[in-house]
Amino acid sequence: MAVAVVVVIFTVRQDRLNVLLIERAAEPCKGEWALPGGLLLPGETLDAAARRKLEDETGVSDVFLEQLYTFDRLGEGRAEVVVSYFALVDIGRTRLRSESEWRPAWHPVRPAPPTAFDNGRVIRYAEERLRNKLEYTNVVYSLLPERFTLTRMQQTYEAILGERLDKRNFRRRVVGLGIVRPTGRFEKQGAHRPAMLYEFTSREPMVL
Amino acid sequence: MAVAVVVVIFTVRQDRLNVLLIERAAEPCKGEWALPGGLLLPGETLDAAARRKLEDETGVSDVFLEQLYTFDRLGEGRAEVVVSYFALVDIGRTRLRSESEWRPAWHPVRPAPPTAFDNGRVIRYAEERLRNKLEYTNVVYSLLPERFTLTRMQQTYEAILGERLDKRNFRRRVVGLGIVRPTGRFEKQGAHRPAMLYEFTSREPMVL
DNA sequence: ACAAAAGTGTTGCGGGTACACCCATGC
DNA sequence: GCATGGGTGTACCCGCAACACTTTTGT
Repeated sequence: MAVAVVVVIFTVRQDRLNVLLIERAAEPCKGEWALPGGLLLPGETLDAAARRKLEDETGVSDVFLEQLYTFDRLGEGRAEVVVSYFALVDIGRTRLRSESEWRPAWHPVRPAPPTAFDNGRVIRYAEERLRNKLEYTNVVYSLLPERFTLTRMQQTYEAILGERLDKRNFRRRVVGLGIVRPTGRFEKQGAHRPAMLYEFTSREPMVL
Repeated sequence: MAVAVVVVIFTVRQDRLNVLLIERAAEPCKGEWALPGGLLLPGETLDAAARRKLEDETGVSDVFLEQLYTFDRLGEGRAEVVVSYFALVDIGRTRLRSESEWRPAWHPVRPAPPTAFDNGRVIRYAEERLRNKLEYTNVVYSLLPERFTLTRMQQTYEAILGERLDKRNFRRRVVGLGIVRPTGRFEKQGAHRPAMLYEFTSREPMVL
């Protein structure tokens, strides 16, 4: 009974939620897009295997990463049990190994890209969990740089939720409830008007 | 790499949240209390294995049962990966096989009973999930008989949440929002005053 | 008659949503 | 001077929490 992990790595790029897929270099399903994943190394824990996969593909490791669900009979894969994880990364910190043989690349989640095995199911599940977590945690910290404008933070929310939010209500929520605080510094480059930069009061996952 | 399932089976008994434990008949940890579980049968899915374990121990199968979390390195068990599930049963419908060699029995969750492997961790996690689910789903349907008094339903909530609730606010919530409806029948036996019997508008898991 | 549990309404507060205008800067 | 995006305050609504007394029945 073989156990594998797969990681759903999300980022927000150009106001769209994106997921990292690789092009399979080996059979089965050679040439098709799939989630990064694989079997555990000898003695490796599930969390460690997920972190390793994440770092292999993106170069980052200090981000939000959480176990999602355990599937069996996922497509025609070799593993009989697949433990899925999901991660959130700031695209500005990632360095994809695009020259590697499996060509990792970002794909917009909508419309859903064609994927091998039953990876679409895993992605949909992860997306739903992400939307829920947005509402009652600070996980979005993991999708943004250390300092950011509130507009950018709002765009991140809008990209994930798929709906527009009211600027003033959004500000009140996130600053009023102490999720982020102003740094006193301003964004200068190319902005029509300098915008206040904010930071999270905590860069650890927490429930609000 | 062996995969096992374990099932955290909860019920409410005498105003206390209880969990079903078995006494291990074989090494390792012979004689200690542990969650029911075991390896998958050949070709069996995870969900099917969990349902089978649940039915073996309690005799019921049409109840709330959901995957919880996947652990590795749980205690000194044989399996390297343990997929946990949790279930909610009405104690009135269960028939424990108490004469079997592993003597299944109900144990109050607080104070936490001593358990083999790291089963205490699994139970705590399941309890937390249950408390959360109570607030935004109708899962409690699975802990009650078909018809019940609102007082009994409220006691079930109080047993799980560990705090007392206001009678009038509770009624408004559950009847006002259409989670349960009055049947028109009354509880007659031994009651100080006949009480209206209610039923769930749906006996399927749903988010409110 | 008394103990035990069922049943029933109102008020206040807080969080969430809807909504429109002015200002500073870059071009 | 104009287009772009940043920043700000108020009013309403609804869900939630707090709160006390009367009624029926069994003993």
